[in-house]
Parts: sequence; C-alpha cells; structure tokens
Amino acid sequence: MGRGKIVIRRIDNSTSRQVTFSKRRNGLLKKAKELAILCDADVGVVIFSSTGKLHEFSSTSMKSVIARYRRSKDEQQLPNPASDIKVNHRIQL
Amino acid sequence: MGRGKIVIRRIDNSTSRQVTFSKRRNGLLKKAKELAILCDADVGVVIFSSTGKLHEFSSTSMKSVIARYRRSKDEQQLPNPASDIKVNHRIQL
DNA sequence: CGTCCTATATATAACGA
DNA sequence: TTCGTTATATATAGGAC
Repeated sequence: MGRGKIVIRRIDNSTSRQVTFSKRRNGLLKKAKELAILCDADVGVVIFSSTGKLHEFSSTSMKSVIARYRRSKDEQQLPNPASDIKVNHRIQL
Repeated sequence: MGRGKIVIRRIDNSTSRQVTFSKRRNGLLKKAKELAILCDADVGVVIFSSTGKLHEFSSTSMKSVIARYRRSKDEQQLPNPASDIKVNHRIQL
C-alpha cells in the first residue's frame, strides 16, 4: 500500500523498521477500534515495539479482555470435565 | 474501503454486522501478523465477536504477551516510589 | 519522532450467484 | 448463509520537512 510493493519479512534497516512500525501500529490500532465499534466486538490489542515500548487498545478494558480470554480458554481446554472435579481457578487481574 | 463509504458506528443489521465482522477480523489479524514480522514486534490480539466467539493472534504466545503486558504495566504505574515503600519489581528484558 | 504529500498497494462495501 | 467479483475507500511506502 504504498509507492512500492513490499515483502513481509523483517525490515533490516533499523530506521525504516521504526518508521514502518509507527505507521502500521497506528493503522492496526485504528482498525481494532473500528472493528469493535462496527461489529460490537470486544477487542484487545497489545503491541511491544522491538525496543520494548508498549502500545495498546481495548474496547472495554484490557483487564476485562484478558480475564474473558482466560475464561474462554479454560472452557475450551476442559473438554474432559469428567476427570476434572476440582476446577477452581481464580481469575486475577 | 468498498463500493460505499461507511460511518464508524455499530452496524444495526445483524447479518451485515456478521459479514463485516468476519472480513475485518481477518484483516486485523493479518495486519497484526505483518506488523509483528516486518517490525519484529511482539503482538497480541484478542477478539470476541458479539456472539462471544474468541479469535486471536499472537506473535509469540498469548501467555507471554499477557505476562509481558503485566510487567510493563506494573512498572509504569509505580511512578510514586516515595509513598510506595515496598516497590520491589524486577526489571527484566 | 510525528506530519504532510502522493502514487500505489490493499482492504473491503455492496452485489451477484 | 457463505463465496467470488469489483468498484471504491483506505492504508501506507517512499520521501521531504
């Protein structure tokens, strides 16, 4: 989507990688927000740049998204309730 | 980005909302993957459709992304060491 | 580092089968 | 509803500030 076509592989040049990062990071966060609004979805996005800086977006709150994610995961990975009697896990954060 | 321009607000029609959801969800996940590869970033995306179905993407593992998110948050929300005597966080990374 | 500009690459809204 | 098709809307690569 620009003057030239690019291949999806790690950008070697540190400077261009940084530039591309900020542009695409903004694009991704915008898309996430649009998806959440348009489709009434609960979305959570976490991005760590290669320099370790955090960027995020969450339609509700990252906390609730993560909590919901856990619950959802727990459910789907417990297809064997018969042998799992003591299913008590606390959802923190 | 289609035949017509749209306003970013919840799509009332359930059917179109569903259609738009699957298209944009795929788009968002693709963008997330590209960002991770191109910019060597650590990305985590969690999406719950309005019907509650989970969709996700993570460059490494959602588990590690969430863990990293927590650490990152812990650090940044402790800008008041004066009143916080028991500030013991380990800086890793 | 973010911002503006502009030519292109992509994503996708509206349809049709 | 689930897929293609395609006309348009957007995102963004490249480059200059």
